[in-house]
Amino acid sequence: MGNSKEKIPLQRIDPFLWRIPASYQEGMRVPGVVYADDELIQQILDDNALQQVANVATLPGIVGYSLGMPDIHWGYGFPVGGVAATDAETGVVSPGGIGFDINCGVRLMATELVRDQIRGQVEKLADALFKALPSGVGGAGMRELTTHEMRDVMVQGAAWAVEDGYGFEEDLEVTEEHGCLAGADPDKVSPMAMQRGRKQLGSLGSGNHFAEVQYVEHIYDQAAAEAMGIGQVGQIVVTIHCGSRGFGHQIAEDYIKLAEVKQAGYGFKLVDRQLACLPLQSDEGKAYLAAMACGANFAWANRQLLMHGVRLAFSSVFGRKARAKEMPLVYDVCHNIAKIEEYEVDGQKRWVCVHRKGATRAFPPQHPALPERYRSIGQPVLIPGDMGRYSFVLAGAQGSMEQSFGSCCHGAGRRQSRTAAKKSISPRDLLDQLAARGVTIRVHSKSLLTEEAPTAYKDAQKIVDVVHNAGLAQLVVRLKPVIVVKG
DNA sequence: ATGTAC
Repeated sequence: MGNSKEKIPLQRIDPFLWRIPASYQEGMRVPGVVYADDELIQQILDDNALQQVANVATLPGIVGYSLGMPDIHWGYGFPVGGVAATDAETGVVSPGGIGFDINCGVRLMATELVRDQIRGQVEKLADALFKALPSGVGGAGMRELTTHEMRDVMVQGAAWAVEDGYGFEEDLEVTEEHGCLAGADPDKVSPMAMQRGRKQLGSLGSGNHFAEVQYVEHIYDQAAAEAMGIGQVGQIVVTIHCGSRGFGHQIAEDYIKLAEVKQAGYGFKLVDRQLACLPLQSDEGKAYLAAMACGANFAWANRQLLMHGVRLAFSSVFGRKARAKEMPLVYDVCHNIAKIEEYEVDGQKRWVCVHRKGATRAFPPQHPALPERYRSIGQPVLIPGDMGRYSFVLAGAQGSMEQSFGSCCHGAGRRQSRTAAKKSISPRDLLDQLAARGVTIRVHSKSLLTEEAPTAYKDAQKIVDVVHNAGLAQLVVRLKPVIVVKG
């Protein structure tokens, strides 16, 4: 039960798909399903994350399957790399199924520059980026907000930032949800969360968050790459990975506590207290979704400010070859969120609350939520790897609608804990290793950097190959790191 | 992820 280490009875469905039968554990309402190849499934078994997939399958109102992506690993209650859909009428929302960093996500910008044009300017660009992008644990951001402005950010998201001079209307068209989740209500957010958030807009934070200058190293799908404006081998692009900082974290903490307090009254039988949840149709469930939307909107505004900082840094080094208009946003995705969406489940259309925790939306071609520009190729799916190897861009595919509630993986996935990673390599050795690979780095804390060593992560190539082969998303390009800026 | 634990 719960957190035991007993052997999970995995059934192999095909080379990339495994199933945990609902008979495995008392209370499972649906089977578990995990995407992995032979090597990844071994890593996943070692981590015990499959027990969490089985635990999530007991959630009240869960439909279809409890899903695990190939980058799955142990998390708070729910695994990171997990997807769960609950019936919108009779089901629950669980804050642990969204994660502490509400709307942690990724945005990718293109440039008109190629590798040869930045040679000799790399150190200068790295300094400019590090200066332009505030970072570090608890670090303040580019823009301190008044309480009134903070409320506007919570409701308007990325559009607030554009209106305040950080970017363009065009940026919003290629941001998931146009950078604003509906239903945000600042009155459902605690004063403590507001206080933490007011100082942090436009900051990278720490942990696995970063800004990275990369080049297009390999193109899998030329037509899709061109549609995204990243169709030239050697082309320079920039990835930003960040979320809602202390603001979203405080919202998550507040509502996890509320859910724990309320749990006894609901009478659910939960196999793990970290699955604490709120009925979607209860006042508390609605309040969480309204507060979560505030966190999500703050994160979109945050990435919009950070992107502005990147554009300023590039233009300070390259002048008119890297003006803001010459650095278009390709797309912005979130990978820690819950969304109300409609899917066909067991032959019936149903509205469900899709929990994506370390999972990226991957809508296929022709989906009405996609901007015109991406209608024929599918939604850009941005998958950062680790800082030493590579990252990937994919396009959402039809299989995601049929199999995974419009979702796929979100990154490389940890294979080592933070403490294990720290023990395995010294800051000096890691910096030497990255230099040897031609990666220039600027980092706020060298001791925290080792927690993010490439060896702490699974091989992202193997992860994306699985979702590609399973038909959830199609590979478009592979990116190699040039400059990494981190907390 | 995170004012890196209550």
